[in-house]
Amino acid sequence: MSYHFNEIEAKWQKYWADNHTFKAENKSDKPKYYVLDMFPYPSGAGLHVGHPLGYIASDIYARYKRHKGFNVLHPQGYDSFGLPAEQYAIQTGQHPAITTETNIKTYRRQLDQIGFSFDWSREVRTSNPDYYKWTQWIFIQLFESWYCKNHQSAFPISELEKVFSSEGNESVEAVCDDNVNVFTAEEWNQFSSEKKQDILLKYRLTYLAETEVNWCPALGTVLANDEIVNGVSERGGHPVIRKKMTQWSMRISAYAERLLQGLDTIDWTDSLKESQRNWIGKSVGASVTFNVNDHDAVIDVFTTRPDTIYGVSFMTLAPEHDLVSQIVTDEQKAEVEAYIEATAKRSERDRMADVKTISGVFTGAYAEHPFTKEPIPIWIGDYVLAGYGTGAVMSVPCGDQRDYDFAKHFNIPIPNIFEGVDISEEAFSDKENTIIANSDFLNGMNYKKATKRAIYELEQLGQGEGKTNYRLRDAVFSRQRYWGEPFPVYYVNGMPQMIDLEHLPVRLPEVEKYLPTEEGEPPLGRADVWAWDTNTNTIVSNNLVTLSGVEGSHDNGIYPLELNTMPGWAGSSWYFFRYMEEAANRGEHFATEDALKYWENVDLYIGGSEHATGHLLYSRFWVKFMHDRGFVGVDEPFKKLINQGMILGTSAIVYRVSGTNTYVSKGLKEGHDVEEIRVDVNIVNASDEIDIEKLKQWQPQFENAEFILEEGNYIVGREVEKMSKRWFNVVNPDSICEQYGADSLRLYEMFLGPLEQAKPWNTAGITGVHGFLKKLWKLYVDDNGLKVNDAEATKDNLKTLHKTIKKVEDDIENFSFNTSVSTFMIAVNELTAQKCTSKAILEPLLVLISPYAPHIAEELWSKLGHDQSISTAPFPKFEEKHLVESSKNYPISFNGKMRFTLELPLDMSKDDIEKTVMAHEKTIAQLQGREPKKVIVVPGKIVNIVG
RNA sequence: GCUGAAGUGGUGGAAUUGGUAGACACGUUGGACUUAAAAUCCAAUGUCCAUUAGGACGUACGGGUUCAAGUCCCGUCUUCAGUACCA
Repeated sequence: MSYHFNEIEAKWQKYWADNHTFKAENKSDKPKYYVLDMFPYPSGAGLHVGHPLGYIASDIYARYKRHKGFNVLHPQGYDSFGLPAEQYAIQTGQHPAITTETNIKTYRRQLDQIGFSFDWSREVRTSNPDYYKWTQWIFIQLFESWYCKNHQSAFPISELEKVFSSEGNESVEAVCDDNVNVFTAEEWNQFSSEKKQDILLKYRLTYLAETEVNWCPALGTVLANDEIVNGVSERGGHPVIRKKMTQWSMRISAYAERLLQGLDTIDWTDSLKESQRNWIGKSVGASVTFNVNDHDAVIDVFTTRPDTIYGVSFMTLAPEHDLVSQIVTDEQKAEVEAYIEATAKRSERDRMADVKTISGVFTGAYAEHPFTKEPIPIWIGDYVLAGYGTGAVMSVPCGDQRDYDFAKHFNIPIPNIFEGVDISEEAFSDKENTIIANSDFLNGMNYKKATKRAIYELEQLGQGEGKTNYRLRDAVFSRQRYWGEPFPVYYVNGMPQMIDLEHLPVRLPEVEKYLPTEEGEPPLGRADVWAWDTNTNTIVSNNLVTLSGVEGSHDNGIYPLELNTMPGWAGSSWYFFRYMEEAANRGEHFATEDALKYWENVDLYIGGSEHATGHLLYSRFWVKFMHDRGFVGVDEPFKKLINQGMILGTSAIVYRVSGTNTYVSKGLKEGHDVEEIRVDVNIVNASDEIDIEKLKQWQPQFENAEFILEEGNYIVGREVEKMSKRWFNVVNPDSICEQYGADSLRLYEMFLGPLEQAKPWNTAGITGVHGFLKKLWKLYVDDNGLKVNDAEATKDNLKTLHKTIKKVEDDIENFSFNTSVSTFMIAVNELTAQKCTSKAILEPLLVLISPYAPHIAEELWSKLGHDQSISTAPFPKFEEKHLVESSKNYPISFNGKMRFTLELPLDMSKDDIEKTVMAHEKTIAQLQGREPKKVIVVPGKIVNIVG
């Protein structure tokens, strides 16, 4: 009986599905454990071998935890809204829902054939109306909430209204827009309801705001910064303009400090936490207000170095700063305008890339130093960014290198305010070893003291205060796309109104085309049936909307719906809660309280590091918000997080002799002028030899090509790069499963190397793990059937088993899956050599292997006479006693270099070891009569002879 | 520039608290079985010197600490990832 993996794997996959083997229970006596993968976007290309890496790792862990007696939740679903389906729809007219459905089918088939222990009964799809109903609901909750700085928590907006009507807004410490005016309770109560709504919008956690976007009229869409190259669109090269659009924003900045603090409570890698810290970008300092001479204007700046206030010799504004046009003098006007125009032409990216060039223009205006009252020239320069802080800086050339370079370049004085420091060559930015000088009341102080004092003095003047600044901006939440969640929002006189929960979901309308309208409205602008009837609470035809406010028209209660859709991260910011509820109970809640209480949050989350500052930050934000409002009990979504490394492709390259249709093999290409052409890796074997017949069929350009071979073969060149269709280096798991089986694929992906490390895919080694599975099979079964019997386990058998138990358990706990595969190989090699047939050994061994290679484990388990799945068999218990040795093979080293080994009893005393070793003939030979200076004996470890 | 991770045979990688560097595989070479191939099995395989015995060198590079360093410390270089004129 040989190892027919295809039959075995199909059999057990069917068994698991039929018996709901991996269905998690919401009520259990076992402790819970929640293992989650980042759910995939179902793209048309299907899975490649890189995708399953993280899934295999989490599956091993989930299966291990089941063996360890946990009630494990290990679900899977699809992040099924997204751009590729929409773009495909634009090209073909095919509805994205249909493409998505087809793609999901492919994904499911591919996932199933790898034998994952997912509980599919809890599947989630973000594009499913039953799901996005609750995404819409969370959006409404954000709209109905404000953030109180005093309590560091979100509260219902209705409570804020109560405060406004009883005491106005002066005492309210809220995170809100900057332009909120102070009003009293009386004033509030007399405001029109429109005015009240307008004010409340400035406090809501999601709000409408004018945002600058990159608008490409030719493509009719908004582009992200990285879709623009040299001021034109990457795709098509069309001009891009900055355009203000009214968009929904999320007040994530309210949570900046908690998002930062929360990082200390979770078990993530340092690099990931560091990424989030950088993204949040906290800096502590002060805001300082400078009066502008001869103008009724002030310049606010943020500085981390208020202690250097006496070193200010000029100010710099971003060219886009609002004040520039107001304060520029007539003499400087032409120059300033030319400069602004020149910078506007350069894209943000160009400006960032070109750090070396120093440019700027004097505005002709002066500000007044808050203490010395001296005039300070005001410059504009593009090294100051409009988007950070206030878009203006107080320039201290002696303490900041950029200010220093700017001052040198334009011959602006560089006053030195540091004691005993030479600033003739560069700025002195070391704040730890600073003594302030030439600074009046700050003289002689260090950074800490001077900072405190400067802030105090500024406060006395009313020209500044201590301030903490965050880089984290509020997140724009509107997208001009079709294939995303519609907002549950309609507009009455331009004011947004929320649709009640009972009328959700607001379903995506049908449109004829998935492009923006000719007027530049989002695709939903093409929908004919896209208005909200407040009388019936249904979506009705747009024609029924009356133009309210226009004289002669009457308000019939039918209003236009929002045309934008939500961004990709909306649905993925809370999906982990949805899995907690069993599908049957999902109707009334996004998840019931019991389910949320039982599963709490994700114990282990595995996914790619590309989500470090997107999904992982937004999810934390939404969870903190939901926690504040009492919808969930936890404050962080993911307790432990692991990033799997990317699996890279190994592209294959053929060399075409320039200007011909002749291809020269890699080894012979020297001397030829060649072009590198990437070809399909699937027609190249592990020895880099290409199948020329297949190549000719692959693309017509090779059909009549000539090939210059070396030793009868055409050898390709190799290049390791990202797995991508355009490099023809994508390897699909299907063919691996077919050829070697899912268990081989699972073992091999783990065996490739450490989980978190990026590594190139190379099928060469897969025969190794496949051979291992065959050997494992042969340990249990031969031509006559099952070999396993009740023979008593030998000492060696037990030693091998328990060594393996210990190592594998440690490895899984440390996510070191590659080394446990080696451990299995060693165990099987040893047991084969020992001719072990003992059930007492081979049965527990199967449980150890089952998380990694579940199909073969189930098959052999049932052959051993079990009628239940191996998946919940208890994990074997490690017993130290089987590893206790009586002797140790001591390495004997001379001056640290190991020369020979010596078997000695472990209970031998230090002195006896030394005596025995020193008397040994090899020792005498090594020393050649020399007297050792010192002999180090570490019992149980090593002997080192010095001299 | 900054932040983080890493650099070990022909290749992927192992060495968890400083204690026999190269586990386990792949590849290569030789052999067995076979008409042949596949499969399987056995042996060798860091580099260099040496017939052998054995020796020298060796974990990116240069220093250091230690009886002992891939591992700890200082400096340098390289690669990858993220981020960037952050005031």
